[in-house]
Amino acid sequence: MGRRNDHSIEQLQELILKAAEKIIEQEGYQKLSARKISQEIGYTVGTLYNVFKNLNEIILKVNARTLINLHTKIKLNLTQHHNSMPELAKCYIDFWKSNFQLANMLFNYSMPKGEEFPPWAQLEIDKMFLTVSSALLPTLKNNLPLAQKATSVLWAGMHGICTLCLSGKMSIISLENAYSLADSFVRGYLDGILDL
Amino acid sequence: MGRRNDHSIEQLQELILKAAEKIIEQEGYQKLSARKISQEIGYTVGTLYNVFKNLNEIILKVNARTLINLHTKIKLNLTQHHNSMPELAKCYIDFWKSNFQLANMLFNYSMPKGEEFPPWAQLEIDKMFLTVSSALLPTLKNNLPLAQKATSVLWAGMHGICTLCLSGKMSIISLENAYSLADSFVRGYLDGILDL
DNA sequence: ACCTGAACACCGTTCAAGT
DNA sequence: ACCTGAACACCGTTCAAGT
Repeated sequence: MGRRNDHSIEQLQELILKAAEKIIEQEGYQKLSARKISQEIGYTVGTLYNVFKNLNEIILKVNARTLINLHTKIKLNLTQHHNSMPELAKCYIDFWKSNFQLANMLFNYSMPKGEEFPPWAQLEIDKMFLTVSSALLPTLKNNLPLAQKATSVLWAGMHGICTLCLSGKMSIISLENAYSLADSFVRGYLDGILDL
Repeated sequence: MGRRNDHSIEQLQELILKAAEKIIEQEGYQKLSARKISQEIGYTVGTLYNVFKNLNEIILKVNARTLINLHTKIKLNLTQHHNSMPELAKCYIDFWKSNFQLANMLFNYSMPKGEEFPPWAQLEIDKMFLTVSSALLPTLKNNLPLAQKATSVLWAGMHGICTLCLSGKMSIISLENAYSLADSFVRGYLDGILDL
């Protein structure tokens, strides 16, 4: 194959991540494979392993990009809607809806047994937590521990609503959609903890 | 191999499901394979396909068992603690903790693309929903639509808390554990929707 | 009738060999 | 230095052949 030296390492990284994202969005991350990526970019499988450690690292890099996209969207929404949590919840659901497969991988992919979750990824999550808890602080009487706990609950709750509703695992008995559940959840919970 | 006719179909089903559960609990459901099951029970891979349609069906059957175990535990807890939702939340977390890999599969396994989620499985979920929403009804002024929406929110929220906390995906900033978050969530939310 | 075991089309990962 | 392609140890699923 006449590909030799056609691309720099940086270009190859970008090609691989773009190809991975394409496959994930089309088929879901369970169907992502090294061979499919290599076929998509016109290199042999071996080449992937010159650029990345393994498939796990590729997935983590894609997750990092998705996370940054989400964070950017969240920050924009907070300034546009004056730190309104019900609005933020809508924004979060919209992100899930328009990036379902990538969001699904971001939150549901789990590390192979031996491997540790990398610190730089944890750091990115923590930054997002800080963004939300800072926005939440004023409405919670500047009670920082409370704001942090509330951020965890809101984060976990929205995660649950999105995964269950958008993958069709919610009960049929409740015909509510994600928006309706999220609104009840965010308003109810924040109202409730202010009273306790 | 001298196994021929050693077991009836029913016995084989049980052997296979037991073996699957053992492997899942030890290695996680991502590591479950038809070949591992067959090795565990002392039959060839082909035999699995005489008893079940495919690996997907085996996973669904295991999930059905886990779901029934959870439902039984929930019903017992509701009668023991007079329909207390904070107590139910604890019970739910305990179930996750003592059956982590099976619970993880029950809630996070997703069907292969073509396949539909089977109606009997949806029915089992609906039964559990009914159990919870019935227990919730009195404290919500017998408002049935509200109880159903609240059940969905509680269900999704507890799912989010358990998956994120128990798989270590929660932010380090918030050092809260699952019990603490769940308590804040359930008390706060139920308090909140009664006021709105 | 029940079970086997080889076959098919896939995996992730490695690494000697080529240019 | 970069890339290949064959190799290794795995997959899920099928099915002709054996008992």
